[in-house]
Amino acid sequence: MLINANVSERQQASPGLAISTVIFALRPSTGSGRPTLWLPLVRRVRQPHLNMWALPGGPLGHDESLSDAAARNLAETTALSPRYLEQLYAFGGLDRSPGQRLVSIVYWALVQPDVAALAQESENVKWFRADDLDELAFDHNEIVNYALWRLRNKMEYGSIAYNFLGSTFTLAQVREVYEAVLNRPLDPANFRRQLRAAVDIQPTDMFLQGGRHRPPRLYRYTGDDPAEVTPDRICNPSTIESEHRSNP
Amino acid sequence: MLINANVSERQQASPGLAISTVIFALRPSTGSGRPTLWLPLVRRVRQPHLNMWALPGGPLGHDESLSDAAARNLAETTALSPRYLEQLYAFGGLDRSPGQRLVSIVYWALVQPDVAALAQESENVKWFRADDLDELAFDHNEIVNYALWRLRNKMEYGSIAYNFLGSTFTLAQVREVYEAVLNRPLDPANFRRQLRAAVDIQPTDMFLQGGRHRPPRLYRYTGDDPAEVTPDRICNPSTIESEHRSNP
DNA sequence: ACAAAAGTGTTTTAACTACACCCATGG
DNA sequence: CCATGGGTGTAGTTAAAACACTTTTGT
Repeated sequence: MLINANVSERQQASPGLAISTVIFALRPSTGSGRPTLWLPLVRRVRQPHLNMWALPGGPLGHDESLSDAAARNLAETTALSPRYLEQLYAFGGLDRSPGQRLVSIVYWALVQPDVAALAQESENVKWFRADDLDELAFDHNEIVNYALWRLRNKMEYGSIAYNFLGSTFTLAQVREVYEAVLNRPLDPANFRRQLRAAVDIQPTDMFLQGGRHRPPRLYRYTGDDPAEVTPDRICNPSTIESEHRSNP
Repeated sequence: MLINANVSERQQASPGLAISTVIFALRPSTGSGRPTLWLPLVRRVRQPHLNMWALPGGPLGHDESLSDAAARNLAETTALSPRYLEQLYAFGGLDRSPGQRLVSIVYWALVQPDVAALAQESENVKWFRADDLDELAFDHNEIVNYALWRLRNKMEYGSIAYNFLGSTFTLAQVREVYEAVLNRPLDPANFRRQLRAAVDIQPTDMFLQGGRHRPPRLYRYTGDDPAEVTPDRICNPSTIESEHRSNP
């Protein structure tokens, strides 16, 4: 047992602390070729839950911020850097981890995987479809479900879809992102109008060539690209967008 | 220094962990008598930030969940139990606390103060108006600002206003809550219609007597009273309400 | 009777839905 | 020329805002 003498406010007596990250990316589904939601998991190489799949994560370094640790999770498992990163929730139930008490601060990230990143797969790192996951280690199923809910919720009012895409994109590609995440078809005509009504997207004078039909115009996202979302960003002057909907 | 030998995944090397709680209540303002937003703060009785006002908080007990600790913060400083309790954010910046690295998981609560609770004030516990706070200890100004933003944001789509009120209330009282929190007047006619359109509120056959004018009908909140809001509550079947708006 | 809040009705505006229709390109 | 997705127009529906109006009480 640890004995902490003379420690002010005895915070050192607290349970262990870890940072985990739910990483979302869009990949063409093996069947239809349409984009679908995927996330990378890592295989447990020790007890508890040896050999089960789990979210990338680990202890918080003394010299890194919470989001730094999350970005490190991401870099270590996928060699990608986050296009979007936001804190999800702190999970601290008593029975999350057999044996030891553990509090996990979980982030969620959107990335745009390139070929190199996908080749990163190995025996202990693998991408899964976000929709039908097997049983994961710890309470990670619950965590992923909540992250999925947040992603879908945020997709409905925020401008995060662009983080799945490159610097230029067609409106149909944006719609594909929405349809993949929300799992429902959207009216192309109305969707286009809603996007164009949004301020932070601008047409370029380029068109996507090589398609089978009329070449669609390419657009560019002009809002600032917030890689990381923090409370001060949320309630401060510049970002005039009015947050999330749907807690009970 | 601590020496941790043979500790799996070395989470014990992590920074200290504390739970703090932003507690909101409505009190009649000293001037106009209209309700305004208040919150209780505690005076620091040790370094750092000795004598400055701070959010109620403390270390997480080994045998309590995160929300248990938050409810304990609340009980210890105000002797009240939460009508509404939700996790706000985990703050973990490197320089939050001079000297030692500290991660704070912050909750926010709504309570309905009774006379006994307000008498609870002492040399080291005091209620302040949420709008004009002096400089607080640590990063607690930033935390309160974010909590305020969340409260206001959630007030605009969710059904949390009732947690400031008793079991029966007039529609005008609900409007006063909204006006106090959002700091802007609302049209009584339209506000009434919006409330009555909401499912979770039902008229009683009672009227509030003793007013200076026509006695208004009393209503009752019939939605379930979720004292605590957790991720599984949010994304699960029963609660069909569609979350928050406005992250960047 | 009058003041003031409780409560109702009506008009206008904005936003979204559904869907018909035209346009441009590869085959 | 035709199939197909890109892109535009338009009518119907719904929700909210603005505000005039009636009702009911205490004084």
